[in-house]
Amino acid sequence: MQNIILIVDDEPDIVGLLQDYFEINDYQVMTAENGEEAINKAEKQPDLIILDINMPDMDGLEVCKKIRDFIPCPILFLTAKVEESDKINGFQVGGDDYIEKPFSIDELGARVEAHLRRENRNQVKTKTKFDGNLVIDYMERGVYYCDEFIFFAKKEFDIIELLSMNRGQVFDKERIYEGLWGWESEGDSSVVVEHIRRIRGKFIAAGSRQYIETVWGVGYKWVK
Amino acid sequence: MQNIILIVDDEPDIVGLLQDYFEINDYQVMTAENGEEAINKAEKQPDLIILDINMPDMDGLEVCKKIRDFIPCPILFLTAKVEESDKINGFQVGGDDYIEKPFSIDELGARVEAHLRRENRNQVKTKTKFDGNLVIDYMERGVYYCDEFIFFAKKEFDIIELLSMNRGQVFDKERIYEGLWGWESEGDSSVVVEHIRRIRGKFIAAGSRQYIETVWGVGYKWVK
DNA sequence: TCAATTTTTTATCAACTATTCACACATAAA
DNA sequence: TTTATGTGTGAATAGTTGATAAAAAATTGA
Repeated sequence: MQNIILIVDDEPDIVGLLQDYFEINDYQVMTAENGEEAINKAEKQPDLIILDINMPDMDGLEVCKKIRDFIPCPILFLTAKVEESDKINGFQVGGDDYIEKPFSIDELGARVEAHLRRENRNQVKTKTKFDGNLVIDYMERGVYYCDEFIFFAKKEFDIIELLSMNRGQVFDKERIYEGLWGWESEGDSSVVVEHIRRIRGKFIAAGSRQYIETVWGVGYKWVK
Repeated sequence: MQNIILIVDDEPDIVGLLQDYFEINDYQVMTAENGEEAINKAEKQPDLIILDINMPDMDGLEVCKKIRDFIPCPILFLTAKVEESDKINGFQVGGDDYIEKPFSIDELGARVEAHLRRENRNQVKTKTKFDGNLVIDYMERGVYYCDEFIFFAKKEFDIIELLSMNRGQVFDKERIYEGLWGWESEGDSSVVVEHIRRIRGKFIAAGSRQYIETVWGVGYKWVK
């Protein structure tokens, strides 16, 4: 899933430059041009914050102090100051990195990536991404198409889970039925067909392509 | 608890300098003077590694590549190289920071501290803010909505704690019951349902939105 | 092209699950 | 003990989902 970055700087030029760079590199970007705005936007819990220190009214260090208790994500300071004591100060208020202006944008990008990589390593992964747009989170039992949540009922999600975790593999209707209803269930496997229909309907409603393919005379499979 | 740092550099002077500095600052220090030794010591799972890039035989990048899969701790590169591409390379092989020689030892210390702080933060959270208005303080076992304290009884808070610390993740009623009442408890997991109802009632009374969602046929989850 | 077969759609109703409520019991404070 | 508060139970109600059958559409093979 796309990472969300909050960029805070009072110079619109820099904000614009960074926004373009990160959007091109497939991040979702929020921006703020002063401390107060930054605090408001930070409450949306972005995945990472790039924070300029020199700003009128409330400076970056101040902002960091105020949000640190609630906002656990990495905070990278951006600054023209070169005094060593400033840097150390930056780390002390809870910052995670400190980059001097003028900076290389590629280095900034690499540092951002390194911090996010570390965050992800620290949590268990339960999500799988299919073809760029579809994300299935098995722990959350949630399906997202282009970051939009698509609701699936219990049995519907169960089927999606079974098929998507074995993408490409063909399941005949009896196998799906037995897998989810249990062997001794008496019912007819035509229920499966009905659920597949409902699943497809929801994908259409969400504007998505279809991920479940019919294998004529056999059953269904998750596209590969 | 004392953190263990592994310092790797082929220049004994630098190793000595860093070792003294970090030992004075209450770290436990391991050292290595070449790549092979570094890999051996890294297997002891230090809390952080400072790794020189320019070394004979096996350079720091090489070392990092080899250990990255097994050693999850932060790795800080230390180097005289100033080429931007080298830096980015350092991040790509799995490094977490990149410091140029000559470096300020206090800045290095601050960066080390920042990385370790982050590792720890990822383990225990004491307070979390949800969507701007709701604050849960796990140490205090308190819940605040718009700075107003909402009282929750023991079991109620236990449930809130379990769900909110794993926001987005779906828990079925048995899992909640076993998690909070214990496996051998005989009771019915329908108590959980009753507590959820009471929690919701208190959120309504406080004028708050609901944070616990029902997942039909499965259980409950904290909103994401 | 047509008939046989398989899949998809539609509509309906039964079965299931969650919520609510009233009350009983347990525990801690006064 | 009395009182208040927290916790657990079961039954009634409301709401959602799942199963079924029958009709429509699509696919296949001759």
